[in-house]
Amino acid sequence: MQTDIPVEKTPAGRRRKRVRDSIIAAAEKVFAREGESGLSIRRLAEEIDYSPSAIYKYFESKEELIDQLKEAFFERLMDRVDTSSNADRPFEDRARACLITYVETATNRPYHYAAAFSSIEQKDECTPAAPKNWDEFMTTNKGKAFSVLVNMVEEGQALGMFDRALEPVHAAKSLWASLHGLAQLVIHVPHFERLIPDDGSATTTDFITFHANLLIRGLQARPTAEAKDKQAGQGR
Amino acid sequence: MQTDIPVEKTPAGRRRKRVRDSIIAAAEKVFAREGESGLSIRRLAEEIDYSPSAIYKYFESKEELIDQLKEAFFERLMDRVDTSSNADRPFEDRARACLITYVETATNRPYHYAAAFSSIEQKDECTPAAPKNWDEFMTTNKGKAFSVLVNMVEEGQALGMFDRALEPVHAAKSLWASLHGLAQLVIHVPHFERLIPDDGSATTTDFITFHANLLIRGLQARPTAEAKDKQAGQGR
DNA sequence: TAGTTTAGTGAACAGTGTTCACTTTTCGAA
DNA sequence: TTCGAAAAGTGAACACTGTTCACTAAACTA
Repeated sequence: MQTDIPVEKTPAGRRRKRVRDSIIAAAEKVFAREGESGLSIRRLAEEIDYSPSAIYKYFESKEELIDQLKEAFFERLMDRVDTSSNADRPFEDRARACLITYVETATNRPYHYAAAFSSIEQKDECTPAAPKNWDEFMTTNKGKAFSVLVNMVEEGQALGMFDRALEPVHAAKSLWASLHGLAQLVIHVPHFERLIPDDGSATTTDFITFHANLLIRGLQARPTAEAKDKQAGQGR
Repeated sequence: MQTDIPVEKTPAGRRRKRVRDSIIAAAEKVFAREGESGLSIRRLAEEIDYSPSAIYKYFESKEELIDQLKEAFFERLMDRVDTSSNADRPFEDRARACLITYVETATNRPYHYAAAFSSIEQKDECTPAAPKNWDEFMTTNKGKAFSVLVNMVEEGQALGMFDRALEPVHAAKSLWASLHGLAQLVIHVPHFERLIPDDGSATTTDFITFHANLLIRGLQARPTAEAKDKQAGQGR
């Protein structure tokens, strides 16, 4: 039986954990380089010198294995974004750094990030593992990374730097979408960073910074024309 | 031989086109409902009452077939966005409609849109079909849809509504990323639209509008503090 | 009508994830 | 220490997948 509850105190438990970790390590190695398509159970088995069927004593399916890689990745992402947002710097710097860190961490492990958003939503109640409501979502590492964004928006509003008319969760979702989109384009569109008419000296980092600045601009409170702004920010 | 050059005047050519179209139609039908994973050559062959190997007389590979579906989808996307941006309405309305149309068209055909961004960039000169430079990219339907955004930014700047300090192509790329990200999240994150703490009455359309408004806000020219704005918009 | 090109086929190849009956090893209790 | 149960590990098989290739049947050209 695959007991996810840690029973690692007994020698057998330790041995089991070692094998399990070696599977994950091997999977991580090939997945980071070649992604889901390069990772086959048989290849994995060969790499760790076991038979293919042995792997099924440790993981229910290939999908479960990959899910673990993804979850571990999002833990890392969450950690890094959280660290950025807690640095000892002025708010605007932290905010910018936070956004930039998200995109850079995502693009540094393209296969992980891409795979994490590769399954499609089925409308008629299907995927039993998918978080259905707010609370469930917030317990995942994906959700925790998102909550960092929400906190950031709220802090900016408290400081009077961001428009208080914006609903924080809505604004954070919008931010998330914008960051996610940039990460995906960098990952999936060949040479996205140099997709400009003239030169080719532009780096990905430069553009990520540009994007982050533009996003922050959109959130910033405006000194004038308040009524119009409120309407614009409210979303119909 | 698969001649892509139209030779549809001869009876044989017409017949060939009919079969080819029936393959595409069948593929489109199952792909729209179940995506790439549900579409197998054998199933397709059964649907059109041919043998599996017959399909290879019309398409070099499954990938080429799917590429055609994607390209057709992007033509539709481009058309709709273009129409939105050319409507006879005030600029800001057109701009907003343009952004909203992009996301809605994308999310209406989730498998098409998701599949169009599912291959990963390989850094060391690989995929021979991928457009490498600006000019090549601009000939694809993806590129044409993008150029609509560039034009929109430029028009807004000419009208004095958008900040002239922003490089139009950069701003358009940023917009593209933000729209793309929202589309992807709606497609891939279950119940993204109702991912809010309290209620559940929010619709996807509402949020798309909110997002579009926020993006436009970021582009808008600011009356005051010009020096600071320029710096913020320039990207480092 | 003869000959060449094209359309279409069935069987096979090399993969894939997964299952299952089976053997071997491990480990706790009598 | 020995015995029996539980766990670890295996090899062969199943049902798929995309793709190829020698082959036949039809269609068009000269």
